Amino acid sequence: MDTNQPAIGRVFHALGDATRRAIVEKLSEGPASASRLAEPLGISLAAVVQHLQILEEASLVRTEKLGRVRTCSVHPAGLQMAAQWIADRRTLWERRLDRLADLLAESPPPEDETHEPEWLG
Amino acid sequence: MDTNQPAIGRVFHALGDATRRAIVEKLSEGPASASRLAEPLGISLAAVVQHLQILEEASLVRTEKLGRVRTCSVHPAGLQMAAQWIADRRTLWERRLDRLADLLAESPPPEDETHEPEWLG
DNA sequence: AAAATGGTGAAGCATACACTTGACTGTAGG
DNA sequence: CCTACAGTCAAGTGTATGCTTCACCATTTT
Repeated sequence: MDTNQPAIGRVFHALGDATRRAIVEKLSEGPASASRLAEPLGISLAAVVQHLQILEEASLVRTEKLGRVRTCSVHPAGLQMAAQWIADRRTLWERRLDRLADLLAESPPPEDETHEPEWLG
Repeated sequence: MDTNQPAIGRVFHALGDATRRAIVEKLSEGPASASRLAEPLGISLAAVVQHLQILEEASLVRTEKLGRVRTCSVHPAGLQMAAQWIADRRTLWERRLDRLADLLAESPPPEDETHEPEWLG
C-alpha cells in the first residue's frame, strides 16, 4: 500500500514479516552485527540490511556503525507503540462491553420500540 | 512471503494495513455490517470483504451471517496474541539489561583483556 | 412478482515486497 | 601494499497485495 504510512503502520508492517520478527527476537537477546544476523537466516547480507532499514524506520531497531561493522540492537519505541495501540483498542472494546452489561443489568427489559439495537443503526 | 504463516505472523501482517486497522478501530466501538464498514472507507464492498477475510484468519475479527447481512465484531484473540509476543520480547530484553546492570554494579572494572565485549563475539 | 439490498466469486491490473546478483567503498590485518 | 572482510548501491525478478469490475446469488422490501 502506502510507503509513507504513519508510524504505527510501519511498526506492524515490519513485524508482519517472519524474517524481521526473527531478527527482533535475536536482538532481544543482545546486540549483533548485520553479518552475524544473516548467518542463521539463510539469506544474503544485502537482504538482511534491507530488513534492518525497515526495522529501523519502524523504531524497532537501532543501528550504529563503528569502523566497518554496523551493530544493531532493539529499540523499545516501536514495540511500545504497538503495545499502546493494542491497549487502546482493548480499552475501547472492554469499555463498550461494560456499558452494555450495565444497561442490561440496571434496566430490566425496558419497552424498546426500536427494531434494531442502536449500535447496528 | 509465505501465505501460510504462523498465527502471530498473520496478526501482524493484518494490522500492517491502514484500511484493516481502520476496520478494527471501527469495530472496537461496536459491531457493524460489511457494507456499513465500507461506507467511510471509500473502497468497494468487495475489497472490504477481502480485508475482513484476512482479519478473520488472523483472529482479529469474528463475523456471523444472519439473513443476508454479515455482522462483524472484534475478536480479542488476535490482539491478545500480538500483545503477548510484544510482552515476551520486552521481558527478554529487560531481563538482559538487568543482568548487564548487575554485572557492572557487582564487579567494578575487572582486568578485561578481551578487545570486544563478549556479546559481540 | 419485481426491484432493491447485501454479499460472494472470479478475473484482471498496477504496485509493493522480499530477494538476488554484481559492482563498489571503506576498514582491518598480514 | 594487498587481500579479506563488512557493508552499501543499484538493477532486476518473481510473487503477493490491494483494489476494481462484472456477473451472480440470496434475502428483504414494495
